[in-house]
Amino acid sequence: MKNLNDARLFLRIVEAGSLKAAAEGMETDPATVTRRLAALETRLGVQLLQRARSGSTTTEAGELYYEGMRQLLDSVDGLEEDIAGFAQTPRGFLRVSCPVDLGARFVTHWLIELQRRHEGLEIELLLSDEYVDLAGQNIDVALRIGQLSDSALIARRLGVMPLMIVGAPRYLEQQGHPTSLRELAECTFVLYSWMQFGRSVALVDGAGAKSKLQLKSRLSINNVGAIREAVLGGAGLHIGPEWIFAEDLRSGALEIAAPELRVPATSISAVYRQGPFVPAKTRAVLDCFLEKMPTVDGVRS
Amino acid sequence: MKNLNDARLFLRIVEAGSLKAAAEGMETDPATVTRRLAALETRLGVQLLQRARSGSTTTEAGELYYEGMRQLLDSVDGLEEDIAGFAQTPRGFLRVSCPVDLGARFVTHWLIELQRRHEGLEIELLLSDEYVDLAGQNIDVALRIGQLSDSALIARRLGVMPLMIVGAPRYLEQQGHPTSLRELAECTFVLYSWMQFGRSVALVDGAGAKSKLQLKSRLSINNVGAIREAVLGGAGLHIGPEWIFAEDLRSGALEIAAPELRVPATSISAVYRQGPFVPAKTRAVLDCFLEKMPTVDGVRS
DNA sequence: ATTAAAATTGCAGAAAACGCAATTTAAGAA
DNA sequence: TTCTTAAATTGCGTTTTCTGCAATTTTAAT
Repeated sequence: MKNLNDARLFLRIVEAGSLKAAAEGMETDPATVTRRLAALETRLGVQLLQRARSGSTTTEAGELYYEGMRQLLDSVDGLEEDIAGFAQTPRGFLRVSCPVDLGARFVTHWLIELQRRHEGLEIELLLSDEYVDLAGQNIDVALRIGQLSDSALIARRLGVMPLMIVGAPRYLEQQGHPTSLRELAECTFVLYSWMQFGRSVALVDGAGAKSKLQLKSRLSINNVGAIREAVLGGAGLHIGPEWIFAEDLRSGALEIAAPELRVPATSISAVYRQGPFVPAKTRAVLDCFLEKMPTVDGVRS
Repeated sequence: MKNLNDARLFLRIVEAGSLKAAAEGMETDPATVTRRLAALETRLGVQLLQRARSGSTTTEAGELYYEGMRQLLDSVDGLEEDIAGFAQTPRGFLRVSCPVDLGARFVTHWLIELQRRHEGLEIELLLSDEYVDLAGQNIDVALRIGQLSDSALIARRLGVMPLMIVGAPRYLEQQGHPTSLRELAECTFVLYSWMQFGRSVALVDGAGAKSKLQLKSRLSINNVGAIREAVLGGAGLHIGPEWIFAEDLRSGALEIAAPELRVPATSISAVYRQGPFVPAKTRAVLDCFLEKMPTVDGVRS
């Protein structure tokens, strides 16, 4: 059977100068050295080493074998170190998937920073609100919002995304500034089309009492900018993350509806495929996301 | 421990497309394939293969490892085939040692023919009448005349070299054309300085009776041309191989002394170092010598 | 001839690899 | 969803290989 370890042994013998020296150098028995060298010579059908009293010397074939193998095995070692480096240093291709608007607003900047930190890292960001199959599309890390479907993926919770109910002053006025659950249920909502919180939303009032709001809706859009336009235009209320409407709330273009009723924040997680080894690039992007993820009042969860 | 056979296995898995296919292709158990792949991945600390339902695919690290290893191991195989070829095809350097005059007269031509037959063979012919140490001077084959000193060398008898007693007509006349052992013992001999037949020579008469001739000598030379000059000049008799004096005998410049008394032919052998493997170049030169060696009356020994 | 260092070989114990069988996993179909 | 099926993994006993010690042989130098 082909055993390249014998070739390695041969190199050491040549460099050590004798079988015994090689045996000592690698802390083994001269017997082993003899036998494995003999095995190598038998396999090749050629004598490689001219045994002599003090210091064996290579035959012509042995010299060629030494020169060639020295170079090849050095290359092998180099390659393996390089490959093993994938466990140490983030590099190579990193494919990240992320919901469209979240990506456009935050993740792009995070990845630019990540890339700045790691020279050898190439990144591809795939923005999609569809369900993405990490294995199928060879994606390393995906950001997920809300409840995670139980899968074979490992999830790392990055933080929470506060949600709020907003509407245009015009619409709120028209609806009589709803404050109770019942009044809210009368309103029309513009929904983001990825229905991760379905058609009903759990609400919490100031006292901590929970209630369930059935959403009435006649319009759903899968783009945050368009939703904003719709809400600004008075098409209805919207439940969405704070960061989308922060500016409009400040300017008064939008208002918070029923401030006493709070929508529980949804969580943001990064998921990646499970496996015996986590590539350094994956670890790096997770750490970067965790670091960059905005916190709520300094608290992450 | 580093085992490059696992790398070979990995290549087969990639090429076969799945662990099971690889296992079948190399007639082993999928269990073995799994374990050795896992060992490789553990050693490198990196996942190489993305296991999937039908057909595993390489990870990024796996792809690089595959590409690199494929090339390196192909090179290794090429090198080993090349080295193993030393057992099959004569090539490389061949160092031959030979007595000076024998080499100048015959061996040179034989080696030219040998070189003509084998393209990749480089030859160095070392002419010397000194004792040569094959191992010490890295000589592959040496020609030896006469009795072989018992050594660690393997000898191949190539043939015999007929010897004869010759002298110049002038000298023979002066000595009264010696025919008997006693008369010969009165003569002076010019000796070749490599004394492989010592100072006494066994003679055989026409009836097969053996006798011993003690040589009287006042001149020894280690060059055949010079000896011939000396004998032609009447310095004495000489016991030497036929081929040196054939021309002179034909022309009458020299004559055979005591034709009834014959000197037994000496043998010519090729010797080479013993070892577990005989290189193809050594076999080739031995065969060539055996083929080219002149025979006596068509009989070799 | 003697000696001493290195290499080789015999033998028994140890370690590793293997193959079978059972279990787990994951993809596609009902 | 649940079932089915093929692949991959894991446990375990067996077999093979390999190692290390000790004895023997070899070879060059005294």
